[in-house]
Amino acid sequence: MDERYNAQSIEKKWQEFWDREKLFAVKEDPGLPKFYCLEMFPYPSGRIHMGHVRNYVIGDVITRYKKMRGFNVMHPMGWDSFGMPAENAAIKHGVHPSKWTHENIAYMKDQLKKMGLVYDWQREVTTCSPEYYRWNQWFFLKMLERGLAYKKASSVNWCPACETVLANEQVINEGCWRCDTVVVQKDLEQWFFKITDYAEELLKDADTLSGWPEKVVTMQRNWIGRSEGVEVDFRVTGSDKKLRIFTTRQDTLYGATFMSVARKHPLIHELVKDEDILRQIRALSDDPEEKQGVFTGCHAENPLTGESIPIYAANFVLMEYGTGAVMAVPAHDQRDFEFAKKYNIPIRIVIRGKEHAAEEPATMSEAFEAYGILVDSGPYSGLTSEEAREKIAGFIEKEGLGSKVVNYKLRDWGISRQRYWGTPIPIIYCPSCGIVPVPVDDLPVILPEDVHISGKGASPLAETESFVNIKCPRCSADARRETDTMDTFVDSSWYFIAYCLGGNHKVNFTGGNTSPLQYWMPVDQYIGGIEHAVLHLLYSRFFTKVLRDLGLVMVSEPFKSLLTQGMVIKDGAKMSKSKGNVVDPDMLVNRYGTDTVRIFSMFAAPPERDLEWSDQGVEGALRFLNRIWTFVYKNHDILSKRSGGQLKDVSHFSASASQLLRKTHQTIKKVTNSIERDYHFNTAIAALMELVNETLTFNPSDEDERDLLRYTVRQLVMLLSPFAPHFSEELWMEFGESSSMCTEKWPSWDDDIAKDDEIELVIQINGKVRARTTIAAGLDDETVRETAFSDEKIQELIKGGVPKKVIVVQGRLVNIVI
RNA sequence: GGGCGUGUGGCGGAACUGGCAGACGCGCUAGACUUAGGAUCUAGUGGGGUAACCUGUGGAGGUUCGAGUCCUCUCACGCCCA
Repeated sequence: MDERYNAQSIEKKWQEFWDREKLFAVKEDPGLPKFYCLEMFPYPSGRIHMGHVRNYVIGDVITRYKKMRGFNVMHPMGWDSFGMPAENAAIKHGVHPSKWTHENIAYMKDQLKKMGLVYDWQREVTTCSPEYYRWNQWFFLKMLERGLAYKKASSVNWCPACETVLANEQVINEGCWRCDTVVVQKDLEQWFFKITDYAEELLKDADTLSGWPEKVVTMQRNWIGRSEGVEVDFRVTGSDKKLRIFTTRQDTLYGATFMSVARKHPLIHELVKDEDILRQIRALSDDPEEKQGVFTGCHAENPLTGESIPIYAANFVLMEYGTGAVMAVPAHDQRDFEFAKKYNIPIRIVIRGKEHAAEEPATMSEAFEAYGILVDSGPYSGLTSEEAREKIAGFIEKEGLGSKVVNYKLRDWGISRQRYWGTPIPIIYCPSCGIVPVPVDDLPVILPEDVHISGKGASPLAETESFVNIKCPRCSADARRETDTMDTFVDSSWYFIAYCLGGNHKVNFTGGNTSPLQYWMPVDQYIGGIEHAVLHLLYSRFFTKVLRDLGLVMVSEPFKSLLTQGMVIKDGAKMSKSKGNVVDPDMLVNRYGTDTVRIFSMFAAPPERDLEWSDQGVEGALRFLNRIWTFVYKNHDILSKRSGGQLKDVSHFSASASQLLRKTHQTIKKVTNSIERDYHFNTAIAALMELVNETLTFNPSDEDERDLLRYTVRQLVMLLSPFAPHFSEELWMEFGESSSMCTEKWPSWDDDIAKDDEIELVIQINGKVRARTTIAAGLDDETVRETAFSDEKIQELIKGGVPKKVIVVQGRLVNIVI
């Protein structure tokens, strides 16, 4: 054994060993309880960053721990490898996205291995490979068959200079991220997934996600945004047309003094003939903060009052939400209030707060949006808002003026991207047959490699004639392929299912065996950043439900438990190149060894909180390992002697030996509970440090006590192994063990041994600590009470008076109230 | 503006169902060893006070024998939605 701990040579050795022995390659085994541990797979941007390190070490610790607990643990890894940065690299450096991506994957995979992360690499998935994305295409066709995929016109962000569509995240301060040109909205035909069909189930099943942070579940609920209301028809005056509106506040119907419709509402073009008005409507601001509107010249009739009110086109009403038209009640909706003030439209109060003084429209400074009591509302006056909502909705339905509806904020998922580096959408446009799906047997539609990527004009695919031109599969006429590719969120919506089936090369939903899905799904522990709280996690839930309905998986929810880890920050700010506070994982691993980095990452903060990186803290983690190493080195003779870690006779143990034995059991309990309860590895490591501190000062006096030392250090190394696996394997070997630490059984403790036999009794007077004394554990209340009163200092303070009350808390304290 | 979350030493953070606030680590101070120390070891370390003692978990109230923990109000910061 070397005198000094040399992380580099040890780590290399054990990484090769785990790789060679395939200790973490797993198969379905119905005889063993399974555990599916998953971290969000990375985009292969070039190098691993500290956020990845933290995320993956958490998963690795859980994996190693669960394996020692006897679970059949699947821990896979892959690459979310379609996406914009690859195209940017192509535009900037002229390197093909495929080459760039695969080089990055090779480098990053090596980095992951050097961090001692153990994955079942046989299950690796790479989403940009045809074996993987063919199933994106297959799901698309299945969804098309079921009416869950459809095409419609929708507005997109368009950069007039680059002549290309931009994703929302490419629009920065309303400008193009590449050239700063102001982005405009443009209508394009796009493909959508009908996630709204599952809105109700996604909402309802959110209640079952008990292993998720409440915050994330709430965000999903809000995103789905269910609301109950009514759709009501307002007759357009002097026309047979009806304007259908959606409202949740039918109790304010009597206060409607105008109507607002979206600029793109079809009725505008049917009713408004005046070119001047149409021009003004087109000129409305895109900024919804600035409430703007144009009177259309038309009126509509309030179905409850028969009153005629003006119709405005307004920039803050969206065609995409509800019916694209709203009734406007300035007294009870802040936006309508501001709008009415601006355009001098009457304000009519129809709801009064219970204790509000009667306000007048002229003096109102803001809308009264709360529920209250109805006034000036015909037969409904005097009712509460709640009662009126029910009654008015009932009346509207009965009279055929409209109906009760449930509305969702959730929109269908637009998946078309006018980009190259993504999954081709398997559709063919034929002049005579129209939209024709690519026959399943022709999948995958391969993304051509030989394309010119300029970042200008249409998608590179559209300019690649060999790709675009195709014969119609139905009539063999000359046809064109769809040239849009899929949103990369499609790739990540089912990758966790691909792992179960054995990774890229083995995924097969048609002829293959999907029974491994029944064994492995759902994911038992999912770990990743909270930034995916809505998008990725909602899409994955949606996909899982679709796959269930296709008969492929049995579960309705993909992720049983979710851990959202905090950011890694430095000097109080998120690490970023511009701030110059980036820490390079390669440098850290080369300098300290990965075990030190792992220990510090897990010790510095609980996983869900932000982690403040500290170079000095890393030194402390190294010091901790060094202390153990040096101790084992100095006591090598004692520790390597085979006694199986068994204790023979503990009856004559010295006080310090008894204490060390107790501490060992307490530590096993503490570490196990810290991991089991909430993965608070920081307190687990703190407990190990305490045990080390006690072990280092222990001097065994005979062979039985040397057995104890062997026992304690062995337990310690096992408990440490998920956090510092290479280090632990090496010491385990130095103890003369031949098997790998990874296949050892997690230590167990005995509550009787862990129990303290003495406690320090705190004696309080009126809640303030006045004395402390050591007593035997488990004494009855009366004895404890007598002990407290017999204390000299306490007697002096009481001075023979009679206490009003005495509280005895078992094993802790006595409080005397005088 | 609405919703959620977080406030504990110089710093990162502990504290199970209300019961010794500050575990563990970093930093700092002193000492030992040393040619040297940015290595290692030992001791100390919330604040005030020579001391007994007082005080202390963002702030103000409250419940309780007892509050970091429960309740009300309030301030600051963070995130999400407007």
